[in-house]
Amino acid sequence: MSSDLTARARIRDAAIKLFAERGIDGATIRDIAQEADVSSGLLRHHFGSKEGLRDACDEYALNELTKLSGQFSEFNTLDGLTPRVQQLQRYLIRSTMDGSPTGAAMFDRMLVFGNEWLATTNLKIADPEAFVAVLAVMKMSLFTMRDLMSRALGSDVTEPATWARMLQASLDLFSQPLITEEQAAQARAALDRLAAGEE
Amino acid sequence: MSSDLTARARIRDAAIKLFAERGIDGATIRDIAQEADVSSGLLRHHFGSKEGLRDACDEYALNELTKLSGQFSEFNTLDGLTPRVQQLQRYLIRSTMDGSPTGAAMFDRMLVFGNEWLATTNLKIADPEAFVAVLAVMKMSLFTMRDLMSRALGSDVTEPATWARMLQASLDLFSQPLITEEQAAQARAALDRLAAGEE
DNA sequence: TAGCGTACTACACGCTTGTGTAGTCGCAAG
DNA sequence: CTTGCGACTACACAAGCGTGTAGTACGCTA
Repeated sequence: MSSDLTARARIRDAAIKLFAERGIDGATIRDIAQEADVSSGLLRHHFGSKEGLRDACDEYALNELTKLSGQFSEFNTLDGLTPRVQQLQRYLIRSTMDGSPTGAAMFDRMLVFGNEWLATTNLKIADPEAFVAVLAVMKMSLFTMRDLMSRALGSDVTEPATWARMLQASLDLFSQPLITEEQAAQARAALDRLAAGEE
Repeated sequence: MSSDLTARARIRDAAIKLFAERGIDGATIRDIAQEADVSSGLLRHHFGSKEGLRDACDEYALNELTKLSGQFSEFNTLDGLTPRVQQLQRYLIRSTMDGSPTGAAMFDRMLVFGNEWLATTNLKIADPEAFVAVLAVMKMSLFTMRDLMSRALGSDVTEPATWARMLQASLDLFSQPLITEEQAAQARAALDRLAAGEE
């Protein structure tokens, strides 16, 4: 399919694919090399080590994402959400969860964007820091839980139609209150008890 | 701390802890044995294999959770959310993401509970299946993204106070609409275009 | 006391992992 | 032609993995 690319680029793409699918530790150098149709030595020749390869993937994914979809992870930029962008996001989030500093930086940026977005609304949030963090984490979960999501929906969420279905549902979720104010107040009270009463 | 337990129980607890922290593949048998202060052979003697240990942990975690907090993962059962329950949930979700059938069964149960809850409300959802799935996944994300969450909030979410802070924020999120109906309609249209127009 | 099963340990095996090393091929410069 | 350099491969190495095996210590029953 993309065998007209440089070997270096093929390795990078294969690594992003397998890292995203199996995690950083789960994808071996030999697997990646085979996926890219090169020897494992060449991988080492180009990227120095597995860590080096991962760093290169992090940087590439972050650059591509910012180039392709601007400040990604916002709902208004849904139109550019091609499978490729999905894969890059999925890789970067996976890398983040496995302790990548680049990924952590991305997360921080998501928090900044979230705060900016919050300022444009007239929502009154008691704890904006926590609010934005929860929101960011929940958005990311749509990528990390891809397998479970596909299972629940009965078809692969990588397909645009299924993906759209999932996003429609998240719109339902964010455009109306799910619990009443009384229920919320009740839960809040229970939480206060929890936070104060227990050691 | 809990060295008065059976060796078998100590191994199980150590496995749940390390599996939750590092993932199934990331936690080695030797690490778990050392954490439980036994030899790695004893682990094999009691559980047969790493897979057997994992199965035992799955079953134990699921039983404990249903025993401790009823149908967990609902907002009204927040009071029983001790650090121990948190850890069990975190383990089970991690095991689920790494392909455990027990975990998948738990996820299915969450979907059933979600549908039942949805029936008690008077929400009109176009695609209940997707809606409930998204909701379930987002709830689970609060456990899977623990590290990022702690990072964003500046203190470990395992602490009850920080955990409560996070849940307060999620109450804010679910008790009011975050986007207006116009914004939602606009996004919906964009999604329809995406689902239909692209191959 | 003898016998036996269970909890438990020490140690070795084979495999896979990331990494290191030596060497081949092709091409551009002198 | 040959020299050099980067792309690329084949192969060996040490370490860590899950697993298998042999053996010890202890408590129960006859």
